[in-house]
Amino acid sequence: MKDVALKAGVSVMTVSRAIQRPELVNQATREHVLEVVRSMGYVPNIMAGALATRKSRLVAILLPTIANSIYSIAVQSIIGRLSAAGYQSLVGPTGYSPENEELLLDAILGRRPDGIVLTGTLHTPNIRARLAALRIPVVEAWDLSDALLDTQVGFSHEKVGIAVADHFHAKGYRQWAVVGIDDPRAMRRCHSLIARLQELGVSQVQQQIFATEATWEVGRKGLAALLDAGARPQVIFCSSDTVALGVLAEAASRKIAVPDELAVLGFGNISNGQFAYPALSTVSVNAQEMGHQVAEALLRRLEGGSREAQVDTSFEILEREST
Amino acid sequence: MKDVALKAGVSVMTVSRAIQRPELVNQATREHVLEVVRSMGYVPNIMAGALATRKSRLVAILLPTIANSIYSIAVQSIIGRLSAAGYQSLVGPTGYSPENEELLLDAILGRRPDGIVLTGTLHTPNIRARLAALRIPVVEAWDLSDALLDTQVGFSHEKVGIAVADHFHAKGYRQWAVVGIDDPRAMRRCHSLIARLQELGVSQVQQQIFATEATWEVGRKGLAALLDAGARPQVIFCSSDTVALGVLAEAASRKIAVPDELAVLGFGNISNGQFAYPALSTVSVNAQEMGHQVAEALLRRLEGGSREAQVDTSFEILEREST
DNA sequence: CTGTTAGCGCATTCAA
DNA sequence: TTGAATGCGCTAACAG
Repeated sequence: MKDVALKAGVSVMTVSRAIQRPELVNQATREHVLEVVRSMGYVPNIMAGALATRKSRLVAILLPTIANSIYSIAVQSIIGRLSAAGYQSLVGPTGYSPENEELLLDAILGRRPDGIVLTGTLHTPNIRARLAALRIPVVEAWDLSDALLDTQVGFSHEKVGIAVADHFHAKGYRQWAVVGIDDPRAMRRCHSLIARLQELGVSQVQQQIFATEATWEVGRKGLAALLDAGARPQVIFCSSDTVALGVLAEAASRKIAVPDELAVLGFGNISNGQFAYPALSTVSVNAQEMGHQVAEALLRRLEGGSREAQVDTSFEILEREST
Repeated sequence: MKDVALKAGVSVMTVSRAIQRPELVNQATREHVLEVVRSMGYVPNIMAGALATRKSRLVAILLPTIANSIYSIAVQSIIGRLSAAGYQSLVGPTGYSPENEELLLDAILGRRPDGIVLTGTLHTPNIRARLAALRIPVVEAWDLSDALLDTQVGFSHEKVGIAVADHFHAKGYRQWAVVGIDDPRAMRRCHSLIARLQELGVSQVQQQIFATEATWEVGRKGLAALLDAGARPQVIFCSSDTVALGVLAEAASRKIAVPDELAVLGFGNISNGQFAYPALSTVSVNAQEMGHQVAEALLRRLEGGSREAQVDTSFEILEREST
């Protein structure tokens, strides 16, 4: 910057202003300075600026993984919106582990982000304490709960379980099974489903829960294990569409007709209300729209808006009817 | 930090050392200082440190979009590896637009990243010049070319086109079509395919290229357009698996048997050598492994290693045979 | 409208 | 092994 100032024959302060607050600089001076900036290929050091202004224009996004469309689509949407507003995004995948989230958060806090997006509402006491003390805008996404840190954008996973139970029970399904991984939010959907079914008089729900990543294999193994154990489910609620695809594959290889003999219900369907896969029913969440809401909520907070408590985003059951 | 120093009864320099280079500090002092750090919940300001050391421990990753598993899986892998090595990742989605890439790069360069990951090898002259002048480690991923900026990790999209042409031509397919979006790398695969087919005596290849995002709809519309125009392809090469799924759906709705009447070939198959979808053939790329290679190459450069030119990662044609 | 002074929070480089 | 002075590159606040 000093070099630019020298070459332009002005002080560094004028260069700084020409770049950051051009309206404060005489037009002729400004044009000249900016021309020099361009010719020298000068790019201001944001970190130095951040140090001086105590605003980093950086946002941290912590989420389990981006190798899963349900998250990556939301993140894409969040980053895009924030980027347009002049914020850059630091992405930290926690791998569903609270300890990891804690370590990552510590590392990221070192960059003094202006705002933070977290996934879910279950955080270690350490994290909650730190965040509360920092008085930094935080948006918790993908979930709603009573213990809100700041702002939450998402939906109730309990409601999903209940809605699924009600919908398919009303259609006459009585033999249920659940297949998936032990993701905390998936488990909440599952437990809520089971509780509701019990109220409806269905007491037996077979479960196949794996402590691995959500891959196709989980679905294959899950259905195989169920059938080999003698279960004959009419409907299977999976923890994600990925898992559901595995169930479909296993069903196909065993010549089980879907959805006629077996209804397979996934979760996610990021394609927003369209069936992305033949034969598969799903609980559809509009990840892109949710990402948008997250970004908007965060931006309002960043611009000094007050806390907004909760934003309830919607979900929808898309059922593949028997043919 | 001053507060910590005060409370611990030492100078700020000792606090700094206790944290960054503990081996330089007397054990008793160190333990005491670190205890105070912990008790106060102090997190060092990385930006200030970066300003002083001129090392940001920040890596920028520019890629078209993360809302596409072929990228998100690679990025997940890159971030994970870099994170373990103490680097944080700034993610910038360019939306396939070179101008956007240029703007984003400028913004990101302001944070003085220690390294950069770019997607593809086609960059504006501006970008090439800037990067060359900065002498900052750059890894170009997902592609190989002759004009290398620094290090490249990827595979030749021309080779993909040739391999596909050879493989399916040898199986007897003569009626070809291509459906997809105008992503530059997809177009290279496509053109290479067509050129090779011409060498093999196939002169007519129907094309349906859309200038939109790679959605399911592209595939549906693409196949519909082909058929409505009277084309009767035996094999369709799609720009991605997502598009291929759309082709499958349209084929299903028209009662066209896949792969018996029509072979559908996608691109991506991130599940690493397994068929993720029934009836779909695909060119399988191991995105996770590629991400790993990208991270390793970048880390070697960050640690002072010399340029390594190119790392050729593999791809594989997975064919769904007729039943 | 422009320049000067001071300091953001840390680490390098000496000296003790 | 520890501390003091200095500067990293920028901007807030004030003076001119």
